[in-house]
Amino acid sequence: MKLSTKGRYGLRAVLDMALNKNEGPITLNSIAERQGISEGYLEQLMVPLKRAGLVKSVRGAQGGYILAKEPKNITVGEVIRALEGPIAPVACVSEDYPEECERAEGCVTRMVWAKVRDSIAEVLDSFTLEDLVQESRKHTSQNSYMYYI
Amino acid sequence: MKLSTKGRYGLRAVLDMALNKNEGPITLNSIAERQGISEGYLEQLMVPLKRAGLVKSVRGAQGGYILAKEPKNITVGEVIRALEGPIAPVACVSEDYPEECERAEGCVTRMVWAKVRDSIAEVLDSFTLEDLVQESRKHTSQNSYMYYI
DNA sequence: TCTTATTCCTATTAAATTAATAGGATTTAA
DNA sequence: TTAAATCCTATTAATTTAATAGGAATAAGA
Repeated sequence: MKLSTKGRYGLRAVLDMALNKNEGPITLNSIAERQGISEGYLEQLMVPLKRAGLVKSVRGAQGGYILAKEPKNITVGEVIRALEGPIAPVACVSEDYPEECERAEGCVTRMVWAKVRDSIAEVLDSFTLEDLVQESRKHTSQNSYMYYI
Repeated sequence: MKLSTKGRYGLRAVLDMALNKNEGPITLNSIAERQGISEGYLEQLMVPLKRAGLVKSVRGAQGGYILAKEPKNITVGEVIRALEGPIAPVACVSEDYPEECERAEGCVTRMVWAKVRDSIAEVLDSFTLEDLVQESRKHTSQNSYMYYI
């Protein structure tokens, strides 16, 4: 019942980008340094984030990554789904294509998993990056290099 | 963000026991057959369930397993915690010993994970085995060998 | 007492997933 | 032209999951 580092690191990365969104394209190198995450691994996380339309890349020197939308229009749920796939405590209640098992009809435990799925989704969809930025500003000055995320 | 088969199979196993609780000790062999789960694997699941005080074993011929408490006094949350460990979408908000990371103080994303944890726990703790038995009875006659779990 | 059915216990293993690492190709600002 | 960056593909190490195997201990019943 754990989130993998894809979701955890990826959320920290986009939050880092939200906090630095006035600096132009952010290099993975700088995110990696601030967040203590391997740059190569971050690179892999950017692929699904781009595909989901959450970040955009700028190639070449002085390039990097920027958010494709305003932080207030990106929810934590979108980020997590882009990186971890549809929310699904078990495959048979996946948000997109539930894998019906032969016991599905009248399945009792499935009802529990569906409620778990909905409660997770509700929490994740209730936070935007902007909410997290606001929260972050409470704890650290805007120019601090420490962001506590 | 997936439950492993430990939790899924384990819950089905104890629900099977709740549905058959008037039959005396239930053998793993019979659960394995009804549920389509490897008997050897079920055996491993019984160890933490016993340790958590949810099931009791009866050794020897005619032995098997029985629930250690009434179905109405066993929640899905207890079963899942026994098998999967404390609820914790990420380690730093684990229900028992959260692993503080050096960024914990003022950490913003951690707040999100804590809410996810609480919402999962709330759902799991809101169902008892008795609730699931009741639900199951709606779908199948008491004597049917098919339980749809 | 013997047989059989069962849990108990330990070790091993196959498969899948996670979390990187490596090396070079491509692009673009300066 | 150079340097800084993303892009792309492949490989790998570590961990976890999901079993499988083989036998020891226990107890009911013939």
